[in-house]
Amino acid sequence: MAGGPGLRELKKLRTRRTLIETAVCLFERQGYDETTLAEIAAAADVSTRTFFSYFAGKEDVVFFDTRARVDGALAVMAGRRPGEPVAELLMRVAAAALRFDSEDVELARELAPARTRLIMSVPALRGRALHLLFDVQRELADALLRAYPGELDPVEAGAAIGAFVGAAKQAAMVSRDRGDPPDLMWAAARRGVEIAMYGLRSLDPPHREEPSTDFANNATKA
Amino acid sequence: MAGGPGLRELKKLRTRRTLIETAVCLFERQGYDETTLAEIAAAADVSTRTFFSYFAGKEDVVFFDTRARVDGALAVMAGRRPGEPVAELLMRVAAAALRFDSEDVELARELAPARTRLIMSVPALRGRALHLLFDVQRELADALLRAYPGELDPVEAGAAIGAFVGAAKQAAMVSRDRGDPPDLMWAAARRGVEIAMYGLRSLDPPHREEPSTDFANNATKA
DNA sequence: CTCCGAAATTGCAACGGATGAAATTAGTTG
DNA sequence: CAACTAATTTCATCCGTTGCAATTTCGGAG
Repeated sequence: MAGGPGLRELKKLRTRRTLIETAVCLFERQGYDETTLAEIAAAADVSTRTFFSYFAGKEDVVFFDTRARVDGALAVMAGRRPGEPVAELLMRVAAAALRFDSEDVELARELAPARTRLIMSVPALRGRALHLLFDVQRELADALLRAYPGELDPVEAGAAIGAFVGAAKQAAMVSRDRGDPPDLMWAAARRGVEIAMYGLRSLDPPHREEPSTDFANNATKA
Repeated sequence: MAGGPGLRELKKLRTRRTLIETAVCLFERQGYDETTLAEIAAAADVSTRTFFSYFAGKEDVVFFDTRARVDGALAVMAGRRPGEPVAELLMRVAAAALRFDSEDVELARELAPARTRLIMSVPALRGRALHLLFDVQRELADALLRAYPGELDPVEAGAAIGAFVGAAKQAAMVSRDRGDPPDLMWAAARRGVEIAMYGLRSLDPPHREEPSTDFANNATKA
């Protein structure tokens, strides 16, 4: 034993990738709703039933590397540096989640644009994404709490994660809705994070204090 | 004409309510997945097909008054008082959405506890709720932008809504997950809003400035 | 009251996604 | 090669959802 990965697992890995690739490709070409599982399975040379031994449902094939990405983010959270402020740690976590490289790197990079388009435009996939993000936020809140033992209240940890993620997500969404290119979307997300950091108060004209932009700049090169 | 609502519409309203009531009741009694549309329809004395002329799908019957609530919140947003800070307006909007009374008041009050339990525990319903909330946030961001013409950037408006809603939602969720009763959940949501107002910075020990709690108190009696 | 047109309801058929169980195939091990 | 195990397939079935045609029900005009 221990000779190698074994033909069995290699084959499984191969069909898994084929399944992902053909599925996303078909979704992109002829639409999500217009693509049946039978088609995908046929194109990947497996039976329809087999699809469900690789993915829990039609939607899940699009989120093939989500679990790994989240685990990466959680690991960063666990490695909080002593004395590090909540805000900084969260920025490092966000950066890690974005730059993440799993075992499916090539696949992820290859399908990234199509995947984004699909998630944004197909209601079912958007719904699934929101649901996943929701669960992730719970995990992140838990991890944040563990990263600051005794220093943070559970409710505060949850609120922090909620404000952080919520602001970034919604800001990016607004940007996307008005047709901004990807780099402007990232800028919007950073602005969202900034607002979460300094609070909604900072938006009110009476005491509109211009926050230092150091933070946003640091974030990009982190 | 103009004599009354007409028998036709009365009947429609009646079956609509029956449908909602029996559906939620059955979901609660025997579980969401274990309840078929055929059962619901039979219990409400209509054909299965008719269900779909009242609701778009099985999940939607649970969110029967969402649209009305959202419209109420948007109306409050449109009635921004001159000079009113963003933070205050958002608090008024939140209060309005919660205290909202539609034409289905009785129904809503009667089913409120069951509905909350269902949405929290059934994945399909939780997903639908998140999706609805997402769409609502877009509308709120739009409305907020219109309420402060020329004073607010679209991205900032989105971020504000995202941080506000995200913090409140997640804080309440944490509270719920540890078994808090409803009144403590509301307190958690208020704490979440507070954190969104004053920013995540306020959580960091170095310069942990205790924010005045006036705002949270004002919110409850607004 | 009667009849007509519109609107709501129904029954029917079909499709796609999802699941369970038994049968079959293919890889691994001795 | 032979037995053992895991993966795949086949088959049957359930449920949500949709389109379409037939039918019932209500409202109003004469």
